[in-house]
Amino acid sequence: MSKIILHIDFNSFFASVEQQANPFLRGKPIAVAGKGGRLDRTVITTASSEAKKRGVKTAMSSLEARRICPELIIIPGDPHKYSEITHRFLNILHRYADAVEQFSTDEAFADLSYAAGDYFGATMIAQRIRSDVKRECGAYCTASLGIAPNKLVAKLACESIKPSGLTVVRPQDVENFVASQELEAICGIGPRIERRLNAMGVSSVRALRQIPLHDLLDEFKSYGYFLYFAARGIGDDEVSDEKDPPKSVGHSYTFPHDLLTDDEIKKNLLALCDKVAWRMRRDGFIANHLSVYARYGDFGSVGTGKQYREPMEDGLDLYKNAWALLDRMRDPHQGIRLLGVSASGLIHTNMPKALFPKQEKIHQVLKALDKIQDRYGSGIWQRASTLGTIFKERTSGWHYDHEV
DNA sequence: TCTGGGGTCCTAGGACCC
DNA sequence: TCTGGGGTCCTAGGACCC
Repeated sequence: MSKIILHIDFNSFFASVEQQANPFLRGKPIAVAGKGGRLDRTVITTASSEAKKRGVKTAMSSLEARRICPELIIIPGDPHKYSEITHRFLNILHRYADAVEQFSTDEAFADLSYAAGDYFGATMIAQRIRSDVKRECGAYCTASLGIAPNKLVAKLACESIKPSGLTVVRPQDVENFVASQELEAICGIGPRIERRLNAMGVSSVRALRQIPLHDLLDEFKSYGYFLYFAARGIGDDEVSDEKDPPKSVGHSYTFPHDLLTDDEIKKNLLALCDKVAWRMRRDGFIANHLSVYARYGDFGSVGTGKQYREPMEDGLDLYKNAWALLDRMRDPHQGIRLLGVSASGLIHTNMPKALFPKQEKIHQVLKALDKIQDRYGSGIWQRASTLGTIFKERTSGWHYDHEV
């Protein structure tokens, strides 16, 4: 008995939420970008439908976007605002579905097998979901929906009519529907895989179906299985209600200008580590692995990681190790455009106290600072040693009243 | 793809163990 | 000191997603 899976995907999510929140932005070409502030150093995260019509695309540099659409309004992203809407639409799905799985900030899967009974029932539910979304998330937050026997095809269906479509692919239609799709439409076929498929003479899903499994395994190793089944619309239909604990927590930042001195680099690295540590503490994690990444002014990059015996908890712990890693691998003659720090090997800890009694005091101080930060945003306190750092954004942004 | 920021998973190869 | 085979841990790096 095949399942009935729904996929929901919001249209221009970040931009729509901004237009919902601010009537001035409605009907205008707007785009959400990073927080760097300099157009040549940020890219467009999301373009509103008005901006898309003018050619503005995701991942385009903000400078380029402004060039092709001079009246484009570029807004710094505000994750708090978006996750509020995410929360609302997940709640709506939970009302109707047996299980709901969040896929990203603006996408989710829902298992309707039991609740809907059949595809007709599922269509009815999808329409109710859509009207609930309109009412509870706002008229500007519109979504596309897809219904199919598994997640792969449901997502494909969802994407096939944008914006604001509802596409139903019944089990008997799966093969034809999938065969009619572009290779790149399949979630799991990116530019590299597509290029390699092209090199094999494959430029459509239909053509992919003609390739014997052993040829795909030769070229793609075990990923060949995925490609073979995906081309036939066979995919995972488990919608897992349980959210997996995070595997890593990281932050990276592109600086308004390249960092040249050790002093600048250290201060910014510490600020990043504090940010990572703050999230780890908030979610109750310590970490025993750390990765550091640097991108130079010329876009060359280096990265490394290391596992540690002593788990890290404090930003200063992270920083000491991060600096040691960075200092060892970096080319001191190159300016640094981007720094990234990621903690993994996460261990959940319910321990209310620090691991070592000696650290108890500092732990208490950090907890207190975290409380302040939870309330006022991530830029509200700063180590004295990072004063004068370039990287000191405030995650809650410019529009909150309590910002000083 | 003149290239941000948040993640995930997989594989290869070396070190080390029995 | 040489040789096997199996297993695990670790790092590096590539590919994908939004």
